Amino acid sequence: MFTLIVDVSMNPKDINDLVLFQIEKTNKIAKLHGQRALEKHGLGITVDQWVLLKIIQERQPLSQRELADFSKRDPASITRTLNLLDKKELIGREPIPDLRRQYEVRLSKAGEQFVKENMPMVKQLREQSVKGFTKAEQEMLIQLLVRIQENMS
Amino acid sequence: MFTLIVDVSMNPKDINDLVLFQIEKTNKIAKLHGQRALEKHGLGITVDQWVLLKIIQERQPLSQRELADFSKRDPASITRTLNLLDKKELIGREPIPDLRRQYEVRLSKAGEQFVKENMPMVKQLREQSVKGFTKAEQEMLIQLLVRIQENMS
DNA sequence: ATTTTATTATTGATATATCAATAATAGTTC
DNA sequence: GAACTATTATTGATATATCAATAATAAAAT
Repeated sequence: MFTLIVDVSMNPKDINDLVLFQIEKTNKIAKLHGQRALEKHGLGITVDQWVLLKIIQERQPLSQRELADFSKRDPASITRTLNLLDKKELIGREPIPDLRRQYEVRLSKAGEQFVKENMPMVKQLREQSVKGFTKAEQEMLIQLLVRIQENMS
Repeated sequence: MFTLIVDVSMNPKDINDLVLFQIEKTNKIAKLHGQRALEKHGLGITVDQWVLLKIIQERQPLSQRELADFSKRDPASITRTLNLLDKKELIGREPIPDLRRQYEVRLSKAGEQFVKENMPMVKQLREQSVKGFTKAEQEMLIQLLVRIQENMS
């Protein structure tokens, strides 16, 4: 009788076994898939732009700083994306009377309409992403992700 | 006695409750944290560049096409990142005798040395990301992610 | 064997990402 | 209240991302 001892705690030989690699891979696949859907339905915006619109819809009015913190994006990047959404007249930036350093960002009428109109299709996309998941599995996944976020903060 | 009926299957009011949003957020936090660490240790490359080096190390020699497929990145993006790694003399592209359409990508001597030298620090980063996770939790997380990938493919 | 189709790598255009620097403004401190 | 410090939004520089178009080459079809 022989016993073969294998140390399974060693470095994975395959980068595929790494949590962070799979997170990035999943993110890429999902984003690409989402982008395809937006194009197919002729929304004329990117996934990142949609996410920003949705955050604004849920939390307006808010400053660009808040938008950056909430979405974990760089303020510089927010500025540029808002410029694009502004050009498409989906959002507006209004000056705040006693706080001239920042703006109140809001959806325009057209922006509200746009989000409402396209929400069902986006909802369907989301549902497809977790097809076959139980409610418990979805919650578990989010919890595990949040724990990683905490570990890296 | 009253019974309050709440439909919890409705649209989440908060984008934070969405799996895809948390995946993206986790990815951003992890990438930023990793980038900070690379800078702190003076590696002089980005996280994406490191990931590419690591894939090459594990699977060399391989073509740019394979690199793109494996990392889920666009071939155009691979070309540009390899150009940077080439300039730093960490990788090389050798012509293949009977297949003049593609190259064999490999680490250079310096590239091998570079990866070996910095692996411990990167390994520590990875471990930090899943600190407090059981082995089962890590595997569960990866499985859930892979299922999302399949749903979106 | 020649034509047609497909694949690989590259480049240009544009969106996004980060960092660093700047301008305007707000808050703090003395 | 004047000087110093911190915050917000912006811009420039560079890395990365995608798509579309191209050139070179390989594979398939006739």
